[in-house]
Amino acid sequence: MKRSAISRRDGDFPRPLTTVDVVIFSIRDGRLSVLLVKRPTDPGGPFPGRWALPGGFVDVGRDRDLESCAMRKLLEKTGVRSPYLEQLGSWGSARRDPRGWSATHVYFALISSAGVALQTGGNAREATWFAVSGQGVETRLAFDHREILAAATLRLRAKVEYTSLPVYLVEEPFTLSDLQRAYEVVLERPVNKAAFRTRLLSAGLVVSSGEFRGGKNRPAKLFRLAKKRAAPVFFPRTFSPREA
Amino acid sequence: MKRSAISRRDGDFPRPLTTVDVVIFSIRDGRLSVLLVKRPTDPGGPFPGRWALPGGFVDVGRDRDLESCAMRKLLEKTGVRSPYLEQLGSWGSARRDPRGWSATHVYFALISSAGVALQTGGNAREATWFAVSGQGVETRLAFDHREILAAATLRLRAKVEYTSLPVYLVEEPFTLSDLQRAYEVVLERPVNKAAFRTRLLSAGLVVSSGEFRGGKNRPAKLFRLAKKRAAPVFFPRTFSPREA
DNA sequence: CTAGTAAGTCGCACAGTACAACTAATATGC
DNA sequence: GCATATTAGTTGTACTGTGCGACTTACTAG
Repeated sequence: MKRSAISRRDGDFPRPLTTVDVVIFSIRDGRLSVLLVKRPTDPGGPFPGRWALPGGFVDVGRDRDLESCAMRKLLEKTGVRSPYLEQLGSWGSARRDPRGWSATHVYFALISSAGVALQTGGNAREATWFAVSGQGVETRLAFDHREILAAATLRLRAKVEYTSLPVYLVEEPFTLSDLQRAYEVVLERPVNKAAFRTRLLSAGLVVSSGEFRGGKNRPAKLFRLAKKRAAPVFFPRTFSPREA
Repeated sequence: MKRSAISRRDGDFPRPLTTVDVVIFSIRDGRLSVLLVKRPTDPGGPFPGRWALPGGFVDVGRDRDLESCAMRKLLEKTGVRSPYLEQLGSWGSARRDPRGWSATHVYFALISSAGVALQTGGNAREATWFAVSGQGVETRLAFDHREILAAATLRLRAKVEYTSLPVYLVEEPFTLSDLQRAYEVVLERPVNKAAFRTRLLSAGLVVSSGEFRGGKNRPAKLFRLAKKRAAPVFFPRTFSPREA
């Protein structure tokens, strides 16, 4: 009894399963989308054949910390090396995984549509982009991933109201209209053009590259991030259209 | 080889240690304070005698999920049953605990100074309130708790700029001046009285109890939360004093 | 040259806050 | 009783950043 207490204090508790999952957002075909992978179809494991967020067990031999574990999983699935990556939170309970008490550390990533090379051949699991409508996708997901995806979507929308996060969803160089469209795709509502431009330009976040992109109409100025790998900008107010 | 791969897919990875820590904030003697516990002094365990955030291993037999584990630890240390409790994030790496790869899920709680009964006798560890100055306390902490406390303090300050979180730091009933002082204690700067009152009263968050508290000077109206256990209110702007 | 369209600008309205100066209500000292 | 100190609470004006409609600009297609 005494012995067990001492031993427990030293960390000899039954250990929960520890995983990391990544909610990878991007814009595909003008829609906010999330990357999902198909779970193995052999009936041994949990949720065979069901779509799930990419993720898996922490590999204590390879992963220095949780974030590099998330980076590794992102790289394995998409080939992307330096996305915007933010911790979303953790979900842990006795019931979320049929194999036992488990806790997952969830990150969310924003990547532009360019430069993504989905790993689908060989041993890699099938991976596809799903359009996000409302707070989730139309497919049933494994584990509690529906709830996690809803939380990620809410967090993304909330932050897009007052931050520059969508710059990570467009490729450089981009026009202000490109960026505005990214905002509108995530928020699922139109944004006023003049207010949008004032806000972004006065933030000093982007700088004109001096070049223009011509199409059928008036050519548009091209912009880049003023500082590569800079932290996102926080604006002092949310976008909040007047209720008529 | 094949067998090991299958077994690993089923969750047979070496499992990291899984803990939950709670950053418990309150206002003591007019200062933002955090509750710390002293680690056991016997030299077997990590960081003997060092101050640390209250927390410990998830007990897969007792804890339904991470949040109830955090609630349990809060109750064990303070006797408080229904605080404001929010997930802060998770910290996990190979090095943060000398016993091995470990991941901790961190919550932060806000409680009022009343009704706290620190558990200090018997087998319970020594627990004390430490004033928070800047982003931390003046004592050296165990594990990576200094970093975690800094993150919690930053998050708290950031949210106090645009939410009603400090209502959880004062006891009911309270005057608007009480509440304003709580804001000022957390933000470590004065807040304009008129702007503060307009903001809070127009939010409909608090209602007058009809009573007054008299002191040496003009009696002040007493308020209570309009709805018990309501979610915090988000204001459309941050407090942002003009830079002179 | 005209029409169409997307890029980009302008001016004013508006909400919410910043701030200083004001009034109100109590206790205390004389 | 009356001035004084102190805290509670209000008023009026300025200011900032956004909402929004209407405007100008620059290009292509006919």
